[in-house]
Amino acid sequence: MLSKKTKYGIKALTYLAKQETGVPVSIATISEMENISLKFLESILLTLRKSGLLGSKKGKAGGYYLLKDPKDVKMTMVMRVLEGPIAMVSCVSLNYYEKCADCPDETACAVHHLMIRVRDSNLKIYGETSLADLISY
Amino acid sequence: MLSKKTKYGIKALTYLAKQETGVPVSIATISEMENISLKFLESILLTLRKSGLLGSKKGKAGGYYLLKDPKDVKMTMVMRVLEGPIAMVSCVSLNYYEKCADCPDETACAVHHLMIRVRDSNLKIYGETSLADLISY
DNA sequence: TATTACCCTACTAATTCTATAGGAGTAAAG
DNA sequence: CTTTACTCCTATAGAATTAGTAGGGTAATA
Repeated sequence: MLSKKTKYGIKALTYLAKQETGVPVSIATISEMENISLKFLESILLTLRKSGLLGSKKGKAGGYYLLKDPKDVKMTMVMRVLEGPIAMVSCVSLNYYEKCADCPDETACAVHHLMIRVRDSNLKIYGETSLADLISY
Repeated sequence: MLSKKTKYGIKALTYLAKQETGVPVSIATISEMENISLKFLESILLTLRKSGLLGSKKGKAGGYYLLKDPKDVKMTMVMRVLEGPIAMVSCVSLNYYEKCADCPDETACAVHHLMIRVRDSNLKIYGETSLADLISY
């Protein structure tokens, strides 16, 4: 299951992608427009800013804004920041590899092989989908 | 992330798929061979039996066995039983559809569109992979 | 300097995951 | 017919994660 954090994060990002570039939008505005708890959204946007996806402006008329063109924001990046590794088991993770404690031989593990296929297909989708694609509906 | 339950369940199923068909294997044997906590495995196998994937024989020399040919056990079924719906959000689930509370218009929701793609690609993989494929390594 | 809005830490409530406990029931072997 | 070796089933508990809340701090702008 997708976490609410990721779901809300993507909604917020697409909302920002629809705005004029560089114009800050306040947390309160996004919260109202997308029906997201203000405080929860605040922490999500903070995460997105720290990851380099968003910029922010303080004070009156401040808020968050996209740092890149929506075309250049791939869902691979978004998912990794919000949801964590794309792989469903760490033994097939490209960026966060870890050996399974219970598994003596990875190459003989059925789960391993299955999850490599799943990872590759998901990576493909996230890699070829950008924020711009998502707001084109 | 894949739950341990699913991981262990798949390992147990592939272990059974490697045995002579119809010959029961005890929980204890699978537990030792696959390094899975005995009691946890017990509850997993029970789930698999109730779902119709496994049969069991009680008493001495009893145990669990596959009810179908490994070729006919698709991962779609296995994943649904162990991990739950394939869809990452319920608004794109084929079997467990539910409207999102926070989302006024599904067709305009970016998350919805993205998750349909992910669901379809995962369904494809699980649908074309059987237990027989997984033990062929 | 008052206001607006982001920044940050800490905490709590709820849920899910990962088992564990303990016994009841069943079948086969001696 | 009794022992042994299994599955069956319910309940529950500890750990981890998720989801959300509280509250004050800090910077920028008018």
